[in-house]
Amino acid sequence: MAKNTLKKLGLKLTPQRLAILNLLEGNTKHPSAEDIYNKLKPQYPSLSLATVYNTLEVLVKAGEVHEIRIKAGKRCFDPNPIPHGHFLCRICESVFDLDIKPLEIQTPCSIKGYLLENYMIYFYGICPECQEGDNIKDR
Amino acid sequence: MAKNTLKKLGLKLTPQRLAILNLLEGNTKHPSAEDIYNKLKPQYPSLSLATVYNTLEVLVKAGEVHEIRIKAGKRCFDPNPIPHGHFLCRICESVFDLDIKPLEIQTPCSIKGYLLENYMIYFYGICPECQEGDNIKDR
DNA sequence: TTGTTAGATTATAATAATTACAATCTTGTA
DNA sequence: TACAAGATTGTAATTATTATAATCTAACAA
Ligand SMILES: [Mn+2]
Ligand SMILES: [Mn+2]
Ligand SMILES: [Zn+2]
Ligand SMILES: [Zn+2]
Repeated sequence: MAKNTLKKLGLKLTPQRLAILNLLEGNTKHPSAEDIYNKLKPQYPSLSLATVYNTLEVLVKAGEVHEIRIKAGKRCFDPNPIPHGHFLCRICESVFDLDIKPLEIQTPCSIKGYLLENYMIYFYGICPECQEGDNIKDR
Repeated sequence: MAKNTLKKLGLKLTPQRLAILNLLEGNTKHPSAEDIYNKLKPQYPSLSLATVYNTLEVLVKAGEVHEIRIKAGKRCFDPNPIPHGHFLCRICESVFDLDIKPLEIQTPCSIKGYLLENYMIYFYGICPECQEGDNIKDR
């Protein structure tokens, strides 16, 4: 629940933060900062894109939200704390969850002197919907 | 050899492209477009950053170079065609190769209807050098 | 060689995502 | 209710990247 998340992190309870957290809760769409802004703007006309970025930054730093870097130049955000893979469709550009068995690696751990704190697996290809009909394109 | 790569791809042999390819050959530093530009500018004063981007684009499209999206907002490039993992140190921000046994997945393949053409694994943490002394910082 | 031309390079402008800033506002607490 | 720390906002600045149009040159044939 959004309210508890903010309290746990020692953050002030503001309507903007609650709205952002509520929008993210259970959301598997992997929205960008601008997606979130556009979704909330109608209900919160005073909302600023800067606030969306600020809020996402504290949530990511706190580990409440993960930053997905699957597409160039644009981050997207994921509230799902359970480790899972991500898939970017090169046709529709959507990002999907892909429940691939995670690596046999547990984090944190140390491999060849590198301290691994986290990892991400990104897959690229074509999603089921975009494979229908004549959508399939050569690379 | 850079010359052969260009011929194979049906591209004109220009000093700029040869310089970029030579700089990349065997390079494990994962340079950004700007890194490449800055490295070559002294020897090729007329070189334009646009040319670096253009060249990288054709090389990536041809599969000769891989685009690494391990850090937000800035791509870096890798001429190594052998699948391998990448590690970003959160202290020095360097990207290292990490020879982790790849997934049991072979690409292309299809999982749950998703056509997987490619995948990347990114690790985050602290590199060996940055773990020395008092460099270790809490997250 | 030389001429031709498709394609490459360049400088620069434009765009897109993100961050910085400073003024104003609000939450949490006394 | 009054205050102060922190949050929000609008806007400017920054950064990475892409687009554009003029100029240049590698490749090829005469
Ligand atoms: Mn996800
Ligand atoms: Mn590499
Ligand atoms: Zn798709
Ligand atoms: Zn380091």
